[in-house]
Amino acid sequence: MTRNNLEQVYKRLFEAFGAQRWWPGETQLEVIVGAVLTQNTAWQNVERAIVNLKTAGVLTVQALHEIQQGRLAELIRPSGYFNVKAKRLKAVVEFLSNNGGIEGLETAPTVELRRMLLDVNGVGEETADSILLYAFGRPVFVVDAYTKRVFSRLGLLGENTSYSGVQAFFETRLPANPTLYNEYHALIVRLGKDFCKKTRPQCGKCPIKELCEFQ
DNA sequence: GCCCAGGTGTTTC
DNA sequence: GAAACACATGGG
Repeated sequence: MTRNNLEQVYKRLFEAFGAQRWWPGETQLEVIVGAVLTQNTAWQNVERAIVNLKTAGVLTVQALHEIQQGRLAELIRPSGYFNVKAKRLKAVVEFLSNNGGIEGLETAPTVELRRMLLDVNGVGEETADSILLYAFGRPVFVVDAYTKRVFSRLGLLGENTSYSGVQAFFETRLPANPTLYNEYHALIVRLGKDFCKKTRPQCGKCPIKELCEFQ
């Protein structure tokens, strides 16, 4: 890992895990809803909530706009923070409705769309970037807890690098390719879930040797 | 029973 | 800015 660290890490991850085919979601709206629901929450719990929304037939902008917030909270209960998230989903859906729906936002420049998303209650940097990359296909690198953990343990990032600092680290060293960013982030999450947990059992099977040798 | 999970907003210094 | 706290379910 001397010349281009990021490409080497990517290569190893891809060889170890293969294509992840993210985001797990069939429509743009499902991706957006999932991005809010997965905030500090295990994806398995998000899936239950999304199943509830589909079963209730409310996974459309129109239906989510019309549904009562309390009723929405009950449907997404399995994803945790359900009152907070119901409010956030309402805010996102209102934003979509006010801007010609998802279709109406396709033509917005990435920087402007990001700023608009950040103005929505409950949409922070990671959620905004997840939506930009996975729902709109924009070349934006998504930073999450795993990204910081993995790359700080590799010694490539400082422990307390800011979100924009981490993002810039990747975006200035990789081509602005949505397909690459998509797969890279998904692979980092895969690594984090399986081998690079917060409390870190020594697995010995980590595809990145430097990580398993860490401490 | 305890820690953790694909964060964000608010309050406080 | 940065730290401390609230928000909550389900798995290990």
